[in-house]
Amino acid sequence: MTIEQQLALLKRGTTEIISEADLKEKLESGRKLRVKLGVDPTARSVTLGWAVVLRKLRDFQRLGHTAVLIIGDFTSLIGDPSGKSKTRPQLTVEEVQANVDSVLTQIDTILDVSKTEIRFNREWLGKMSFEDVIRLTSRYTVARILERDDFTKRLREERPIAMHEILYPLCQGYDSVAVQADVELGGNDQKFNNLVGRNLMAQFGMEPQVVVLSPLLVGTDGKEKMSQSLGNYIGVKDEPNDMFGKAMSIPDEIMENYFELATDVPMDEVRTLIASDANPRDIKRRLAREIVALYHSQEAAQSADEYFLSTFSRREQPVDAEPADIPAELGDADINLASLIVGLELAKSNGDAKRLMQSGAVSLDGEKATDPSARFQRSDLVGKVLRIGKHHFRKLS
RNA sequence: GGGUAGAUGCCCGAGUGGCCAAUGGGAACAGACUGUAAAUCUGUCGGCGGGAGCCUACGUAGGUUCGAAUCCUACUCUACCCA
Repeated sequence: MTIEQQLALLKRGTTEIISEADLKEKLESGRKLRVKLGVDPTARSVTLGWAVVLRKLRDFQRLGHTAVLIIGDFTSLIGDPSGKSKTRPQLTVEEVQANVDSVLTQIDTILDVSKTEIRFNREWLGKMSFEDVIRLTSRYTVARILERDDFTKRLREERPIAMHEILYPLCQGYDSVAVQADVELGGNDQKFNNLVGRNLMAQFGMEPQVVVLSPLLVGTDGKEKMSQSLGNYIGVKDEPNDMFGKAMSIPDEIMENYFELATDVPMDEVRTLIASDANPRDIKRRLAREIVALYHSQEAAQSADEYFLSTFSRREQPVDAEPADIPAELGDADINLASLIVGLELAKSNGDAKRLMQSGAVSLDGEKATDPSARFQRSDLVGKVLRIGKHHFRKLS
C-alpha cells in the first residue's frame, strides 16, 4: 500500500488530524509507530460509539503499527471531565477491575488483542510522588487548563469544578510521555486532552504525538452522543436481533454517518446508495446487516434481517420468541398478569406493568390484555406468546 | 476567616404551614399513524394494593405544630463577593 493509500484509509471517519503533514512524515519514516488509545474503564459495555476509535486503532494495527491500549485504571479514579457538566463519581479499585475485565473480552471482536500492547496507567501515575505531581503541574498554567470549554462552561454556570478534575488532562498527557506515543487517537471531545499530551511531550524533549480525532457517534436517538448512561447505545455484544433492531431505529439523517463510522462499506458506495431513490428503510436494513455481520456473522445478519421483516414489518408473531418460564411462586391459579410481567423483568414495578396493560401495550397471542384485575390459570398461559410493547416477546412455558 | 444566595422527583424548575406524590418543561415509556425513521395526536410517568387506602420522598439530623417541601436549630455541600 502506498503512503497515499494508507493516509486515505486512516483518514476515513476522522474530523481532524494534527497534523496531517506530521502523520505523513511518520508513515514515510517506515518505523513501526506506537499508536495510543486511552480508554476509561467506567463503562461495562463497549458501544459502537467507542468502537469508532477502536476500529481506527485496528486500522493502524493492520498497517503493521503497534496498538497501545491504555487502560485508565488510575485516571478513572478521577473521572474525565470531558463533556461533563458534573463531577463524575470516583470509582473504587474493585469497580475498575470489574469493568476492565468485561471490557477486554468485548474489544477482541475489534482488535487483535494478542498483538496489542495493553498498559494500565497506574503503572506510572500510581508511582508518582507528591513532588513529581507538583513538578508536572508546574508545567502547565491555570489559565490554559481553564481555557477548556467544559470548565469555562461550568464556571459560567456557577457549577463546581473539583481540583482533581483539572489534573485529568495532565494525567492523560503524561500517559503519552510514558508510552512514547507517536500517534494518539481520540474522539472529538478528547482534543483538549490530546493536545496537552503534545505539549507535555515537547516539554520532555520528545517529538510530539500526532493527534487523530474521530467524530462522536450519535446515539440511536439521533440527538445525544452515544453513551451507555444515556441508554441510546448499540453494544458490540448485543444479540443480533437486538443489534439489528436498534440500528433500524436510528433517524434517517444519521445513516450516512453510521455507515462511515461503524462499517467498512466504501464511502462511494454509501453515497450512491443514499442518493438513489431506494426506500430509506432498505438502505437502513443494509446498514443494520453490515453492523451485525461485523460483530457476529453474515448468517446472523441475514437471519436478523428476516426476523425483523416478519416480526415488525409484517407484524407477525415471531416464530421463535424467547422462551420464558412462568415463575413458580406465582402458583397455578389466579395468576396476576402484572406480577408475571414484573417477574419476567419486563416492567420495573407492578404499577408500571399495570399502566402498560391499561395503555394497550400488553397482549397474549395477539389479544390485548388491558384489565389489570383479570386472573389467569397457569394452563391457560402456557404456550402463549406474551408481548410487551413493540419489542418484547416471550413464549410462556 | 467574614458576607450573600442556594440544595425539590431521571434533568431543569415552580411551590414559603393544610387543597402536595408535589404546577410546568424536557427526557423516558406506551397507544394511534408509519418504514420499530421523523413529525403529529393521546395517555402514563415513586412503591404496595383489585379498590378504599397505606408507605416512602423535597441536602442531613433534630425541633416547633393537630399538621412541615414550606417555620426554628445545628450540620453537610455548592456558587458568588470581600480577605
